[in-house]
Amino acid sequence: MGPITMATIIDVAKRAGVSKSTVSRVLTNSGRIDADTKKRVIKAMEELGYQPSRAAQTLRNKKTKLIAVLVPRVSNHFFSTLIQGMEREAVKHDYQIVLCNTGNDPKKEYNYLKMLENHQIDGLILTAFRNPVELIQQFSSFGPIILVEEYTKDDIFPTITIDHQEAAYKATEHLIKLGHQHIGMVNGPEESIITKDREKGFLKALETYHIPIQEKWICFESFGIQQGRRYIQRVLNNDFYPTAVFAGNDELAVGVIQEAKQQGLDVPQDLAVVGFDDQDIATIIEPNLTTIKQPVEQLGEKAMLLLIDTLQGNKNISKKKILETKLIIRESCGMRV
Amino acid sequence: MGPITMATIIDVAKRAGVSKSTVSRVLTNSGRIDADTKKRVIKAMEELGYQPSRAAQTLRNKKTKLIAVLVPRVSNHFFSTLIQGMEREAVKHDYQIVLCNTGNDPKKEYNYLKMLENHQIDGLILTAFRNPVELIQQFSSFGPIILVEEYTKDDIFPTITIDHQEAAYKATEHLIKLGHQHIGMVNGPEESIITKDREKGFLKALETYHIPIQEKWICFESFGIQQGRRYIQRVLNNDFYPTAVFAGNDELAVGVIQEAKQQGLDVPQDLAVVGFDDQDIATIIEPNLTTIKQPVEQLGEKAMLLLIDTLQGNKNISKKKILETKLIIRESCGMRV
DNA sequence: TTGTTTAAGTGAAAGGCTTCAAATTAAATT
DNA sequence: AATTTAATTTGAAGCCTTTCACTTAAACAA
Repeated sequence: MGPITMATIIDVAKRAGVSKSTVSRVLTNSGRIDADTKKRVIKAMEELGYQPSRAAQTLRNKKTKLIAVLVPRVSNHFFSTLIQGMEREAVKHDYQIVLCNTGNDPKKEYNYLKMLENHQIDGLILTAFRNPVELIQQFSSFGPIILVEEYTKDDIFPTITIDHQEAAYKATEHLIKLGHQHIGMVNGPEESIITKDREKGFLKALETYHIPIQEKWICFESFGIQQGRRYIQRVLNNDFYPTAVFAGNDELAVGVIQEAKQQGLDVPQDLAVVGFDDQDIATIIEPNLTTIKQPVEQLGEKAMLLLIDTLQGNKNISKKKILETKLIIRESCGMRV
Repeated sequence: MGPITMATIIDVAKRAGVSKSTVSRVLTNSGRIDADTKKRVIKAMEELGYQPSRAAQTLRNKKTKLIAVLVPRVSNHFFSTLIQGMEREAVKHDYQIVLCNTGNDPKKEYNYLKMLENHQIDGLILTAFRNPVELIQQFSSFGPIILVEEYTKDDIFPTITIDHQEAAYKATEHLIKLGHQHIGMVNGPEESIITKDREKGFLKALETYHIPIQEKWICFESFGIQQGRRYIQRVLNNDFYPTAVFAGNDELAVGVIQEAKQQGLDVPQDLAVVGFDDQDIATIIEPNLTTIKQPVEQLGEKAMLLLIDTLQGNKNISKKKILETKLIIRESCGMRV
């Protein structure tokens, strides 16, 4: 049975026999305070179970200790894992995460930019964006905006990402070194810079090894199992089709494998497949998926740390950080582990 | 180039030629206001791009429009889907979600209860709890606490859930009707009331159909693929083992299937498996998993709605809501769709 | 003693909103 | 025209912190 209403700073001040300014100063660790006084104040706080009112602090400081995280789809394994990493880091520094599922709706995104302006959140982490870069940039005067996985030309925002191009190159090269000459790519949505990067890496590998490029086999789709199925259906419809496919993420890859198998092809015998992300499903699909592993939780953690560092004015922080990826070889390309 | 600082209620009042109380009244839609005045005020708001300061409102109203959602593990597909449903409903009513990944740590849970007391959040949704019910209950005087999926004896908290027992009964009955007489169950963690329910349903089905119960085949594990594998390893170690397994969730089921196959058993020929949840992986594992489908997003939505209704004082709300589950028959039990 | 310096602590204002009692204005009634 | 009644509007208080400019007390020097 605690008191029905929370103790305020005044209660603490009275109990400790000091003014509320003094209490505030111990709270914020600012100014000189007599050691004894400090002890007394802290004791009073404990006895009252005092917790400063976040609401009042927010009004005064214009800081909420809230960080918004925007993802296109929470239930997507990649994003939920990212979020998990962010949350872990955030709580370490006494921040909370406000979650937004944008569904790629520019308006929802915009609302959160407005929240930044309105001091409802201290900072923003984007994993994709659907508003013009210039517009988003305008809001960064109200608080830090950080990009994860995605990034922009000229590195306008601080970013944590991977080298998409290099990763795609690795994946494609793997297929080539296994002897494939006919390689297709089913990529993610066209709007995004990272899918373009992955395409670049793919094309670069083909060029490097003098493999002819078949435009027909290169498609943009949104990330999803169904989209992977559709892709391979379409491609198999011609009598000339690839012996290997690089998929923009694991879900696309799973779709490709499932549909290929259904059409009577043997994976990897008739069709080799590489994915991207290394989600759970990579080890559930048969054959197990060879794929690019991204350090997803780490991406989240680093992004959050970067944001918080920025918020706290730490100056020794780099604007862009590239984390390492790794090709995980399993069975979907015809090599046994 | 907007003004560098946000317009306040006073700016609006000046521009509309009224007092700030009047502006406030149109903002909150309270009290009688002359239609013309209202129009003028609204116009002024628009012209200034006015947005009320959440911080000030919070301080004044002791309402943050923030709802905390606690889950053991965000990256788990079940929870992230749940969250997605919640978010959708929350934004409809102008609420935001604050996310907490508890990792089953009672202390993290406790911190959020404290936040409720401190008016940092308006309400709380729990999907599991690790503090004593009595303790949690004490905090409900500070704001609504809602349970999803989980629930408590005597329905202490408003709850959205499914009939776990009935669902487990359905699943088990399905196995029995296919002719199985030797049925095991790998269940979720023992602490939870819902795993006990599922066990009850399982046992009831066995009883009803006069199937002998083999204690050895009934185990509690935490939800995970590895745990499923371990279970079936252990069970297969004896020379007398089940021909069918009911798994507490799809991940356990996938583990069971993978390990069984690896040990040379044919699924469903030698071992039939039913899962629980109907996650993505259910249609990726081979054979595709027969499982109980929970309306996960809906659980999230309804829970959020219940919470918000409570917050807004709507009185015609039921304390407990049971959503329907469905047995999805695929191939892991030996029936072709 | 008087004056100066340093340390410790305080009062008041500001931050932006909502609400209540009181005041003002308009409309209705006698 | 005077009085009631009803419809609008307003000023001020309060929500809880933080911070800045000051005051008080103590220590030291001249």
